[in-house]
Amino acid sequence: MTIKEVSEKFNITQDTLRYYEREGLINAVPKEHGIRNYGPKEIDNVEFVVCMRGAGVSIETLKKYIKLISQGDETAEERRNLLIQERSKLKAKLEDMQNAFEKLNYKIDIYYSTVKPKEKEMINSNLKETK
Amino acid sequence: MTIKEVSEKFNITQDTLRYYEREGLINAVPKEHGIRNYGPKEIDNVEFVVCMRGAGVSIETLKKYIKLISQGDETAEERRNLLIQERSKLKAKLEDMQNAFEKLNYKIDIYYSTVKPKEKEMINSNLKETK
DNA sequence: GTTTGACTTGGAGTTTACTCAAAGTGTTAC
DNA sequence: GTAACACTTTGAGTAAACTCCAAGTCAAAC
Repeated sequence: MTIKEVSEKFNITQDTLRYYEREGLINAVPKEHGIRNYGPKEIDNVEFVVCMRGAGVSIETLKKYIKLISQGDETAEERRNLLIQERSKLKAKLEDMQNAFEKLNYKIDIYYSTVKPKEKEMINSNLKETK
Repeated sequence: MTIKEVSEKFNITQDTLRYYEREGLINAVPKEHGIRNYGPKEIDNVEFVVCMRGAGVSIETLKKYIKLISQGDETAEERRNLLIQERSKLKAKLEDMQNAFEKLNYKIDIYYSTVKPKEKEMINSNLKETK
């Protein structure tokens, strides 16, 4: 798979893919005639990184994790601890976002009422903008 | 309420609070002897901004929203549309994060098995690191 | 055989969101 | 009254994560 195909598959730029590789988030992609050829292993690697980045896991953490993998079995426990730590960060963020999501729903519902012109005056006078 | 109290209440720095105000995410806070005094209205404003920022809503979007509020009732529909747009962004992000969360759970479970030394060989041979 | 187009590299530049520093003022504690 | 402290302002600096650019290579199409 070419870098172009991978970038389209995961909807990220080729620059970002090369950047991830250079930073060590993606293991060195084999090259033919100097051109990257992504195999299933590399695709899996990219998928994982894209997924975690989408969830806000830092470049630094991902770099560390991929490095630990390359160091073999002895690092299994350390890797697991790293994942557990990220999971708890993720959980906290998820809760924040669910909270914000509900708040948005509430506010949008209030605005919905204002669509009916007759009630506009009444509702706006009670509208707490910043709740 | 002083800026110090507000910063402690919401766990953000005083610098960030002043930054938000300067950028227009928070309406001008009334001052006594040149010192900010946050009232209930301002606290609500801060709470909203902190909540939305925690969910990843951009400074730019928040600035726009607060500006629309200050422009009065005619902007109600535009504000509502802005909130709806942010809600859908938020929903997409939530789904990404839930997805990542489950992937992490899966991987952590696999690592858990490796704690039992006897099974180590067997499991590692099947361990797909980057799934 | 040269043009086209996708790829390569290394390194500089950009964006977002803070974060800090310097210099100064005003209020409280001794 | 002066030292300590919390606050003020303006503006510069920083970190993370890309994003872009210049200059060059290589293979296929005409």
